[in-house]
Amino acid sequence: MASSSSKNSSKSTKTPCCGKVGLKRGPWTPDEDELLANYVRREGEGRWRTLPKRAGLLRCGKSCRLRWMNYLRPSVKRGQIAPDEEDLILRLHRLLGNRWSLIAGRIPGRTDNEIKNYWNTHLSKKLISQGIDPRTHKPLLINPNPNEVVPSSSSVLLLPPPVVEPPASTVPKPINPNIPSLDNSSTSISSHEIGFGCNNNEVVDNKGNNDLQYLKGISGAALDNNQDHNLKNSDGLMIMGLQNMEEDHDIEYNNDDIFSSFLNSLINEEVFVHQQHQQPQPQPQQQPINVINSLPDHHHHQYPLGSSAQTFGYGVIMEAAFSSSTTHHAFNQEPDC
DNA sequence: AAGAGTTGCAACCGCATAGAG
DNA sequence: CCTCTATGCGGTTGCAACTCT
Repeated sequence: MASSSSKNSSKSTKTPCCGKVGLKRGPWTPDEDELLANYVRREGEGRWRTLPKRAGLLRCGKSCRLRWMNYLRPSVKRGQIAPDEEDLILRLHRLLGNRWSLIAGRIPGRTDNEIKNYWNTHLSKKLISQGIDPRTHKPLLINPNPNEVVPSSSSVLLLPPPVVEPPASTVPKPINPNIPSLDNSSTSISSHEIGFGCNNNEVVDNKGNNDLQYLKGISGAALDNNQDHNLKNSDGLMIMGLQNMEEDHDIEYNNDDIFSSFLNSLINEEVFVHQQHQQPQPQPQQQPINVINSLPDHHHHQYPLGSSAQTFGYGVIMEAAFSSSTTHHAFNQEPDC
């Protein structure tokens, strides 16, 4: 930990937030909180840039927004992270990596900042103490001889392998020029090229891309282009009959709904597998708990959950398909490709 | 008791992206 | 298209509280 003197020196070299001098920084006072909360309740969120002036605050808009989002919003839940929330964070992180906002969007009342802090201060250490690499969710390999090539440990993993996190600079955003447009050109990737690797829950296309945002972009583009809306697993089996969507009424569902359903199915799958592991003698009629679909969507910028898989037919198809394919691999514990 | 070291979390920063003009 | 502005995100820092020596 850096000494306070070094902190102060580093602080002094930073430019003030928003480049404006004379604005207050640091911890918020109760008076400031009240001013901000009252104003946002009265006028609503948004226009953060001009909000401080209108609300009579000597803060930059960014700071106001952050304070509201992370602390003052009525929906923000304070207090200890519950064990089930912790479990959900762990599973979401394994699927999504450091997409704190995405993770927070699935945990009602928790903010991305809170989850990020909880991860960095608790969960990552917890995983390390269990011999698990918090970044990859794979067992930590202690190699006494760094020159020796360590063989892949995937075959002995108790946990499904994580979604490998590409470097931050290469992670495509939901709308990204790097995402193939899925037009009819031969160079673009088509939706039927998306497969699901034989590793449980690992989302990969046939070109080796396994980023969820990327997949979301692909699936969305596929929908936009009325193409072959079928996804195949790695064995070439059709596992998702998205063409039904075309025949469904009123295709106003946005791609986020599809992604949400997809993500939910992955999480539910994990819950299901987890339950099966905890209960060696499976209960009849046991169903995966739909942890996510019941959650309110308090992050409007996240992928909304309003259209649950139960509501929309193709969501059910997705969930069923994913469950059948991935559960098979999960139980067999053998990434056989 | 006191100083040093550590922890946890609020807050900040820089950058990327969307959308308006 | 291009530029500008607003917003959102993830990484990082600052510092109070706590623990250790």
